Amino acid sequence: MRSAAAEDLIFHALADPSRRAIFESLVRGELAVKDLTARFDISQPAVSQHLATLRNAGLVSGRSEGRCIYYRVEPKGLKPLADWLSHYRAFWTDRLGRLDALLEKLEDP
Amino acid sequence: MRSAAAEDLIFHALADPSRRAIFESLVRGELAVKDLTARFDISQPAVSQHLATLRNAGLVSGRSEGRCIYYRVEPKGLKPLADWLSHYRAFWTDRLGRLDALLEKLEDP
DNA sequence: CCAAGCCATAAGCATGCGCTTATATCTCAG
DNA sequence: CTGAGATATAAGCGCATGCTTATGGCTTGG
Repeated sequence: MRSAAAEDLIFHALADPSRRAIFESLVRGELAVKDLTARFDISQPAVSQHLATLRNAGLVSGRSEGRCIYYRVEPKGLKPLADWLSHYRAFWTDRLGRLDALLEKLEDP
Repeated sequence: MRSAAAEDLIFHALADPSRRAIFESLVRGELAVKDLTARFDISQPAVSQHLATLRNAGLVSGRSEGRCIYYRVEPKGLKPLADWLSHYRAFWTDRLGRLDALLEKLEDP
């Protein structure tokens, strides 16, 4: 009926350890597919498929330059996850203020 | 050598929409397995299996009372997820700051 | 004591997922 | 133009996953 929510795609994308590792690698800066293929012991198509899943979830984006495609983390990609998590702020106590401040900054452009 | 076992279990547990719905139902208060079985159109064993996954991830806990077992959200269960998310706080603020600067530059030449 | 309610586990089944190899596309070097 | 590098897509293969029905262990009401 209703199309899959952003939370579905994001949780599913981050549920896989390889995909989370790729995402965390991209946090430090842009990387081409060949770079990711070199540092993870999986084949290049596997990397491309993981990147497609992450991109479909809005977590990363690709920039084509010559023969290479450089991927980077999408800054607002984790916002739905932060929103979902903030809904349960009554259940934890620490780091809450900083997270709330961040959420407000994200919501108020 | 950072152990990512907790994140694995939590992301995997919350990746399934049924499990997330069960978790969100328990946020409002304790519910027995029979209550969850009544409100979701899946069988009772399916509910129990989802609860086992959530419990194994540290997200919920069960309290036995008579013939029923009441489940509730574990307050500190989402902390690893919040920690993982807050790890990118610097990245977010930095990127968004640069994005804001770029937007201002575009709007006000 | 006993029948019934509540729950967890087991077994089976269909589907999804992550990985592989093979191949097509696109770009640049020569 | 030709060949090589970089990437995406396709097809296939195990394996995990989510669901079902069936069953057994507890607990309580009568």
